[in-house]
Amino acid sequence: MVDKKTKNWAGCPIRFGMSQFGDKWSFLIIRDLMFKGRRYYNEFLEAGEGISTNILASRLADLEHNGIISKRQDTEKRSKNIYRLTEKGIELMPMMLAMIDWAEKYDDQTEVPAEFINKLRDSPEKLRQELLNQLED
Amino acid sequence: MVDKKTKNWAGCPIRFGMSQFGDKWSFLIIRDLMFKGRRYYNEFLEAGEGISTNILASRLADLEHNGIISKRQDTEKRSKNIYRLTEKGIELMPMMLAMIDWAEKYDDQTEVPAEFINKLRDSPEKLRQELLNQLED
DNA sequence: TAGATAGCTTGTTTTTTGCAAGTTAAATTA
DNA sequence: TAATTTAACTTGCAAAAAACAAGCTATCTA
Repeated sequence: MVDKKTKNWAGCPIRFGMSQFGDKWSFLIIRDLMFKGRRYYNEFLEAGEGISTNILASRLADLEHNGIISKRQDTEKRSKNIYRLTEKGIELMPMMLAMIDWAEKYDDQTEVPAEFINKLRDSPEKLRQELLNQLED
Repeated sequence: MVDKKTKNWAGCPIRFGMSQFGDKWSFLIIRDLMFKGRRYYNEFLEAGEGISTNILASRLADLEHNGIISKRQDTEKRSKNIYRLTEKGIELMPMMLAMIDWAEKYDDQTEVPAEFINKLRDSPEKLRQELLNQLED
């Protein structure tokens, strides 16, 4: 949870962002949804980052409450819930891509594929469109 | 502190970002340095966000350790330390601007001046250059 | 119909944060 | 030059949050 008690986190855009998705687990969940095609509770859990079940549940609830992700029962298997980015969540993509661009420069262990980073720098609009297509139902 | 024990936060760019500057106080310090012209411990403290002295000291040390900010004794008043963004820190600007752009859309209490947001959307390169000039010594 | 799967919830321990007070070095004032 | 103030922390302690382990409930599968 990102801090509900502190007064007035709105106003300043950075403060507002922090109150909406500003902790490491939320970022990783958004990453999973945006770039990794993960959509189920179990997929987030097993992503190998080591998030606890209670924290995952809490972050999913927060992100849903903030309108960044949506939760729906899977129509085929009704014991599963599908999480996806809302429009509001999808619009975080430029920020996420800027972070990826930065990290690729400074993390000498980066695993970002060269193809991805080249596309990001040479034709970002094309990359964005491809990623958006993958997010469609 | 963003989590030192967990193994291998490098590799994934989002995870790497989180390990380098991924908590709300770090974001706010970077905001202060990047956009608000704040450079002294006391200015961060009195920014009105309510950060504790020990947390501020800890975050400044972390950011310095990660090469995102630098710390120097003020030459005029040697009891003061000047903090500034390094090149690595300055290069977080696209990410920060993307976050501002997003927050302006979704925070109905946004305080981002219309002039700023218009420039960000119409001539981002010009805005970036102006902001960079302000960061120069 | 007896597991197994999926998505949580509930304790309990450990870690981090927030708050108040104290410390140290440099600068200013008396 | 002694006394006070400023600036930047550090320390100790209580409170909050996170991590860990276990348990629970509703599907679904064999």
